[in-house]
Amino acid sequence: MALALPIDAAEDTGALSQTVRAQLRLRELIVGGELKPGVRIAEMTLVERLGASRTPIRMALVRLQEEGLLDALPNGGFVVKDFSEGDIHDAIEVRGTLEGLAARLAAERGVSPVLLADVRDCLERIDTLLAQPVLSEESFSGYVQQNGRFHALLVEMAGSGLVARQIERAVSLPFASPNSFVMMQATGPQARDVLVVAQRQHRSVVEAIHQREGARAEALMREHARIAHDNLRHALRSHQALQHVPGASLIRRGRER
Amino acid sequence: MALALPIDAAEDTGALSQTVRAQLRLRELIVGGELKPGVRIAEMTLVERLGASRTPIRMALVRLQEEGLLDALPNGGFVVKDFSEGDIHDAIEVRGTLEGLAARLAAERGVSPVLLADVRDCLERIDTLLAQPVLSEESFSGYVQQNGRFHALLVEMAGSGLVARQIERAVSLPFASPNSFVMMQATGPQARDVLVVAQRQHRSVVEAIHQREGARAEALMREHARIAHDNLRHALRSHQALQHVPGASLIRRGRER
DNA sequence: TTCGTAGTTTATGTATACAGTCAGTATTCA
DNA sequence: TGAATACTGACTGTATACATAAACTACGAA
Repeated sequence: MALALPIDAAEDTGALSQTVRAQLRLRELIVGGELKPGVRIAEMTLVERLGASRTPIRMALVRLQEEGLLDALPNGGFVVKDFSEGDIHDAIEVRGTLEGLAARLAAERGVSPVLLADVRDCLERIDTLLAQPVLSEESFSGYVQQNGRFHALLVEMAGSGLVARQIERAVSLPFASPNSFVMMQATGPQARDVLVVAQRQHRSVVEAIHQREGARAEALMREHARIAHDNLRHALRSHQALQHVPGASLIRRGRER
Repeated sequence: MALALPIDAAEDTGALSQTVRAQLRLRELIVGGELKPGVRIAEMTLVERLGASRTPIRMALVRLQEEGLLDALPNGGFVVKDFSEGDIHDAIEVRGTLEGLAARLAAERGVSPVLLADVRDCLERIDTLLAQPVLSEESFSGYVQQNGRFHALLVEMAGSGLVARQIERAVSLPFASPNSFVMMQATGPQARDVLVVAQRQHRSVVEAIHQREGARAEALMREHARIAHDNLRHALRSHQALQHVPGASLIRRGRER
């Protein structure tokens, strides 16, 4: 039996290089809201704050800039970006479009039986989790995990490193990831219903891919991503829900644009 | 009187920082084929070759890695990536998909009259260039310029910084850009016909956007990108044509994948 | 009181020094 | 003669020193 070790890489920072450590730590600071949008980030501040020298910190800053979390200032230094509601809307649309492309490619090119079996296993696990009429905290985080697995498998099914890379980039923004607005509604009573609908879409997409129905798979995957739009709107209306969204501090309220 | 100085940034490397200069120079070396795919790039080699110290060169290497031209090796160092025919196919498909998204967003959200006027000016210039039955070298490079302008304007019409950023990334690979396979066929007699077809699609897309026909605009833009597929196939068959494709040395021939 | 200028201070861009590690080669032993 | 181990060399990751440019402040003059 093949045993895959799910190593929790986020915890073990001891073995990593200073650069990677600084990068992870910096992202935490940004997403966690400790570094607020609009204020200039000085390298020297980070040097004492992260305990690394300027070189790896500059490296991390550049990487986070490429990732889209930071903007470079004309005369040196960086600021944390902020994102309007429209920006987040667009980010979700981009993800949906690219995941739609992935689904279409998977359908058109075909998927290996072993991958297909993996996805079906994933779907059945979600079904099992959703079987209960009311979701426990535990089954909810189980959903989040399997949901992430589903989207990862979808990318893999597309069989294109380039598409995978591009999707990775689109998802790197904290609120653009498939799971970003899921945790938010853990408490709501209608939480299960949203997941049931989403799971239905999961099933339909896989079916479409299996039947080699590219256009259908693409359309379904796009629509699937649009669930996040509703969640976004809901989150912006409820301050309490917003607490549970990672990177909520990056969302610019007030005047649009 | 306010005097704007139109500095040609591409030529004047004297005023740029070492980092940017190294980045541009390094990309030239890669796309130009002087640094071949698969061979490890040593920092020290670049230090003497580019005349900058290690720090800005490391910076440039990281940026080009994020750009997708380099792969980081596990134990330090980088290699130039190579791309299979399938990879390039996918890159074109990704660009088409994202440009399709941009066209749809532009149609759905509407475009400012001044932007629309810009695009129409662009279209008319292309029409003028294509009016002659046989294209001169000059009018050909004029087409390349206006074609680039058209695609830039399309992105602008979408009115989304996030979409723009994502498209920018998709296009950063040398053979994924809208103009990459255009220059190639400058010599061919049927070159003009290809451009006429492309221009027809340009017009149709703009019309669809103006009429707020999102789905049509998207489909047209996707199909427009697929012209590059034909060009790619043609280029791979003709060694002579391949000479004119920037970054041709990055294309991996022989066994697929 | 306000504006302008000059000086000082700080932060970034760049260069370089240092240490650790990986690879390659040579030597020795079986 | 072959294999294994040790040594040497080089290159990366990291730290830090230096120079330049920008920003802020203080002082003076209008």
